[in-house]
Amino acid sequence: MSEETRPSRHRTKAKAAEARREILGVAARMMRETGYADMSLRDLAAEVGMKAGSLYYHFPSKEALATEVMRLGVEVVEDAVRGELEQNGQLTARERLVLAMRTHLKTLLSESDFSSAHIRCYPFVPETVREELKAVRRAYNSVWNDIIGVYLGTAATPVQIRHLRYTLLGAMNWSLEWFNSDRDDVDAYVTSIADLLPERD
Amino acid sequence: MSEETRPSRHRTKAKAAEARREILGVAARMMRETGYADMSLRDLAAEVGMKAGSLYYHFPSKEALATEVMRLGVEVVEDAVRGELEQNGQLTARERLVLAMRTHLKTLLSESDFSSAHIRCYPFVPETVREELKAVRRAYNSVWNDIIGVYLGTAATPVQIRHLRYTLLGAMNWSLEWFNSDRDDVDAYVTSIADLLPERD
DNA sequence: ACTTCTACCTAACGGCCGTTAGAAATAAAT
DNA sequence: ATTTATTTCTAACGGCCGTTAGGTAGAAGT
Repeated sequence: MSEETRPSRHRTKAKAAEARREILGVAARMMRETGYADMSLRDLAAEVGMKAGSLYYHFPSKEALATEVMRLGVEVVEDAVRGELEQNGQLTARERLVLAMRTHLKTLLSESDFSSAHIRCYPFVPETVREELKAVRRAYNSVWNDIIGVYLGTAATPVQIRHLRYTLLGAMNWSLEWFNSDRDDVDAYVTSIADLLPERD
Repeated sequence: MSEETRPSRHRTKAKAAEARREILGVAARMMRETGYADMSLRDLAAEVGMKAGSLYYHFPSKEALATEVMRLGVEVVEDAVRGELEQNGQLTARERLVLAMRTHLKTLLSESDFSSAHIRCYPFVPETVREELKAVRRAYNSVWNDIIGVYLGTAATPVQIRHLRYTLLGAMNWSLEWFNSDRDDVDAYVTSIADLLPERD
């Protein structure tokens, strides 16, 4: 093997990429817990073993850091949902909808501070950040519009689809306010929401 | 009429009560829009024509002010819902549930910055504030437990009731994230949620 | 050995924060 | 008119904030 793992000079940013990931992870947790405004770069840096100024080697600003955290928050959920849907193309429209719900909720509640940070912080984050997230948010919304549209059938109006999407995403995302993994069970909650969705032909 | 409207000395706090109400109103709007941490007492005071220090004549701290805003947020919704339910005792259990939803949503979306401030800010407000709000929140939850319990019937388990409460409150409160009064209609959205609730006997 | 690049640190800048003590103004009571 | 109570202002306190400029240790490349 005469080739290195990467063709560029030095050993190329192995350390930086790891530090960047750690910063993002801690930032996601802090944003989720305390919110964007109350997340101090000094506290954040301390938790990853740095000084505040050093964060600027990895991110140009607090806003950019938060934007990346929240962008990853959409990405991880969307990847999970899309992946599950692709692996289960044979399901009925209703089953696909329930599968998407279970995947969305599982990712949100057990896996990722990023998505919960996104959901919780979005209303209070600077408008420039919200602006940069519009595209990814719209993309994820369209995933739901698609499966809900198929579930409701060809006679479904856009406003019907929108309303059901808001209802389901609201019922799921609101779980951030009450879900306690010691007491609650994701599958049980998904089932109880799914019971509200009638079988269709 | 030898008696004044109030028996105490002077004319007793007429001005202070009005100023207090105005402070609370502006604070509610600011909390709803920018969040608790980003609400500056200097900005708040400026909007009511005061200096920051003067607020401390009416409230002992920023936390106490926010607590009162959020407490009123529960009160206004609970009063509205309880009032509508008492005025309509003859309805079926399902109709009562839908009526409660419509009242909750109408109050939340068109009337009150206080309730939306509560819902939006609760996750990020200091723990002492959350502690002081626990009682009123539990009281309002019990309103929903009651009407949902009756709707689901005597065979309903507590966890069933809880899950349906979370689903409905989530579907409603999440509307803060998307509702646009120019485009959306409260009654239409309530109806589309209600369509998910089967008739029961 | 010498240079170059990486990843972090030090130290500070200006700015805004919640809060407080005490003075000043306004209004009411006597 | 004088006193008393109410409401607001002034001015500052200590503290934390995001950000930046310039320095530095050490590894990588030559």
